[in-house]
Amino acid sequence: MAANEPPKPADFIREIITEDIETKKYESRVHTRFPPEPNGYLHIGHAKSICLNFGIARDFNGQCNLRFDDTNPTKEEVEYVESIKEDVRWLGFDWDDRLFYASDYFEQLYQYAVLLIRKGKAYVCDLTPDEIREYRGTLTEPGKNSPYRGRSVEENLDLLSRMRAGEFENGSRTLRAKIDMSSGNINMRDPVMFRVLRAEHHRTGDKWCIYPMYDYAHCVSDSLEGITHSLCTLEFEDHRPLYDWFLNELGIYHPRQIEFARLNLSNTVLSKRKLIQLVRDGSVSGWDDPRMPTIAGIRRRGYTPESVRNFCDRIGVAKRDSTVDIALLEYCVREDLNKRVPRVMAVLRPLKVVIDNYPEDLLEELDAVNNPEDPSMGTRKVPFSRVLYIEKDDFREDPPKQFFRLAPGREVRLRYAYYITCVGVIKDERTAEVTELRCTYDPKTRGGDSPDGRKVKATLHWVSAGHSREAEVRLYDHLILEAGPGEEREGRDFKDLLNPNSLELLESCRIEPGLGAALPGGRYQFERLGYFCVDPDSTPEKLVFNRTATLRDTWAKIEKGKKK
RNA sequence: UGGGGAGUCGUCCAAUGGCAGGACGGCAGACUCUGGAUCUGCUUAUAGGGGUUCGAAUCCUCUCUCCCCAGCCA
Repeated sequence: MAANEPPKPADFIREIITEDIETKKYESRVHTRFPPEPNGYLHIGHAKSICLNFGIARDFNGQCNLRFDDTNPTKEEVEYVESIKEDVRWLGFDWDDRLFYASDYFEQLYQYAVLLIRKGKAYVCDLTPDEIREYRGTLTEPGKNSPYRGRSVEENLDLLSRMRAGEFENGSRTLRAKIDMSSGNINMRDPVMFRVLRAEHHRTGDKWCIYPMYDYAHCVSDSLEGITHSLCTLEFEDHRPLYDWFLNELGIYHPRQIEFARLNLSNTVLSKRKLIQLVRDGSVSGWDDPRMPTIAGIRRRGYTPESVRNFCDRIGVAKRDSTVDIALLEYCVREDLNKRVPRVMAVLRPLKVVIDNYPEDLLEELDAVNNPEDPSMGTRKVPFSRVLYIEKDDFREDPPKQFFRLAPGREVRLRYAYYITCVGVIKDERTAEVTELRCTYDPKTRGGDSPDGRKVKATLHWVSAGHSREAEVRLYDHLILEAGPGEEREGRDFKDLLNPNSLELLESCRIEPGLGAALPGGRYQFERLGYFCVDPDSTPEKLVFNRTATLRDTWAKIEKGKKK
């Protein structure tokens, strides 16, 4: 598409923006912002918002700011600020020099508050938090006016400056907008603008004793930055009248707030409260545990930024509550990795195989294709010898009907190597566990093709016992067992739904020798198993891999279906 | 029961008065030196009732269901 061609609207927000451009609203500018509160790590739900905001700026030749909504120092930390910046960058977006903080605007917010007091539109209220709640009324009953609502402009001004100066205790006084205590919209019942809060702010230190509330700070921040379209999630729909009220009363530049549905993902929790709980109680190893739906977790899990962006494009943007099947996310990462990562052979649960008729001291280097999807990735040599490992799952002494793999008397192909036939099974005398297989190979099938054209029904991956290296592999599964978003039914905590088998540790896996040089972050397909990446815990002495995603597994599906 | 929203395949998103379509999932098949990938086919939806119209997912109307709001959180 040509750069100047207007993009076709792909969702209702882009439709609105397209129309605003046509009608020359905001001088046809497009300026969005991504406004996280630095009180936790970003997750896949934020990725949706990031892709939306930065994506719209890109599509319409506009700009997108990164703005930290840091108005509550009791919950916010620099650690979160840094992680958020890293995650947005990793996703592939750039805010150039437009990094802002709501705390940049504290002084301006204060001055605007003074203006509202002068207009008789704000007042200092001495009600306690409990009293404010009582006066607010309920969903069905109107509230009543605060007894302090009628204070003079002078008294309000004096009190506000003394709030700022730190003369009053936390929670003792607030500055409130004077709107309508009987409004059906509870947000309009004289909402708090500033609260007394003596807390160390990660950027402004102890300079302020009062901090602005979201509703007041957000619209003014948007206005100050010249935002045109302020995109937020559905729960802020009720707040839009207040957003508009502040800006109208202040008489300043007025962006438009548009709400869209937040992302819900099956088998996942996406609430900051729950995620922080998992981190704090040790249910996961940290914010970047590969099972976490955080950007940091997804990254460590081996997802690519491209696959996450693609996912965000595919799920669309709309106003109805929805829960996306996590299978779509998994599809996106497989699709991407399939095309780009090298294949390699690794045996997760090794079963020893001795090729009886293969010479003791022979070592062959066989050619293996690095990526059948991309010939330009070339080939490599893998060593073959008399003693090998194959996957335990690839052998059944008593094979069920649809099991095509190795069994006594059966011939299969070892990928890129030879046809082998199982001629003996050695078991542990006490446990009856199969510990070793004796096989013969057909020398004429070198490379994996038989000159006589006979077929085998299975191709197995393998490694040479003497040449392979040991590795630790971490297998991950969904953190949450249930698909639905409303995990909390009567009397149940979401933690009851945690999958007890979300992590399986395999410490004695065998990988082909070429993988010895794998560096953290490196991604591979272990043939027939899935996509794996090297974990940061990995060292040259001890390689550690994370399973990013399994391959689609028809056999597993058949087996699972049978059990039912 | 106040205010604000939303109802389309199992799931997500389209269709903006004119043949309800795509993706994921599922099922079947083709192909395959990965039971992978790829390809093909199938599957299934307009919450309900009235109305307007030649024609309604779309407009009107009544009903039903679901979500959000009573923080000095965002």
